Amino acid sequence: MEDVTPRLAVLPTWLLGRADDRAHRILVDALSEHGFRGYHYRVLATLGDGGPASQSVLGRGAGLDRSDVATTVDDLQSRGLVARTPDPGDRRRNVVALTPSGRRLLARLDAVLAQAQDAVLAPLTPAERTRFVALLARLQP
Amino acid sequence: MEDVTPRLAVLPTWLLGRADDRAHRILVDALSEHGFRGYHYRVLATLGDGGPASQSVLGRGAGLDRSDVATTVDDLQSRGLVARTPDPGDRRRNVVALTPSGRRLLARLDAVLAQAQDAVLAPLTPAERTRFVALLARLQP
DNA sequence: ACATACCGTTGGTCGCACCAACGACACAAG
DNA sequence: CTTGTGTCGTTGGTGCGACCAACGGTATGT
Repeated sequence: MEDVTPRLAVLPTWLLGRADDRAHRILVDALSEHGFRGYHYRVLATLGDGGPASQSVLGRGAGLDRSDVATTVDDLQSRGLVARTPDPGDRRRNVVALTPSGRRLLARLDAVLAQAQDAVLAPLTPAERTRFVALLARLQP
Repeated sequence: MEDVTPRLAVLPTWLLGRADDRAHRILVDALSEHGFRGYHYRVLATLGDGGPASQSVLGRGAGLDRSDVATTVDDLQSRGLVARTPDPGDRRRNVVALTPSGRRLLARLDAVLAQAQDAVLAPLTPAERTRFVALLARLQP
């Protein structure tokens, strides 16, 4: 299966990167079938979890740089999925909130994401998946 | 540790991506301290494993697109680490080979990489590392 | 009142994966 | 020997994600 040279094939970082490539491709493909990218889902998911939020809070919740939040919210707003209004209590801030259609979309994308998770972990048994995810959690930054 | 919203924090693909981000950063930082990038090491490692090779073979061994092989070999050649000569037996091809200083550099980078692997897996016990790598191997494309 | 810190925006960089098209060349079928 | 067919290396591009710098506008603490 692997044409890759032994020096690379043996490196944990190589295996990790390849596994992530595969996962990423599955995820991106799944989202792009619906016309969205990872950043879109991350912002919508953050809003779905925490309700309306400033872009700064959104960035922390979605793991995005504020600059990327700005362009992503631009995009979502132009599709009518979120509303961006000035915060009356702090005029530096915008309040970003899901619109009804944004909320419906999020529910659909949640299903898409769940299916993608399953596809990624398909080679493992349920018990292995649990162990794998537990080990993965230990390797977080 | 994680400010990330629950909908994301629970996704295996998210954990995998974050773990890979961390690993990637450790690796890139380690290599860049010596003035190199991942592509450089991959090509040198392929040459170290298989000896002189055409760029096409090099691409397969290093997991690179031929276009990326071309620019990477350009770079390595300009630093005197590889030699690129026309293949007398097939004039479409180049033969790329390590120079003596390329071989010495590869030995140094091997050590750098080994240390980076250790840093990445530091949070796990030796037994856990073995299990983790085994599971990772099952998730390859 | 003024310094400090934060907010959102714009306009970049970098690493990596990948794709398209081209001329040069090899090779096998006719 | 000519004529496909296909490979090789090169150039020039795309997309995505992570990230950085600098700016004007706004709050806030001293």
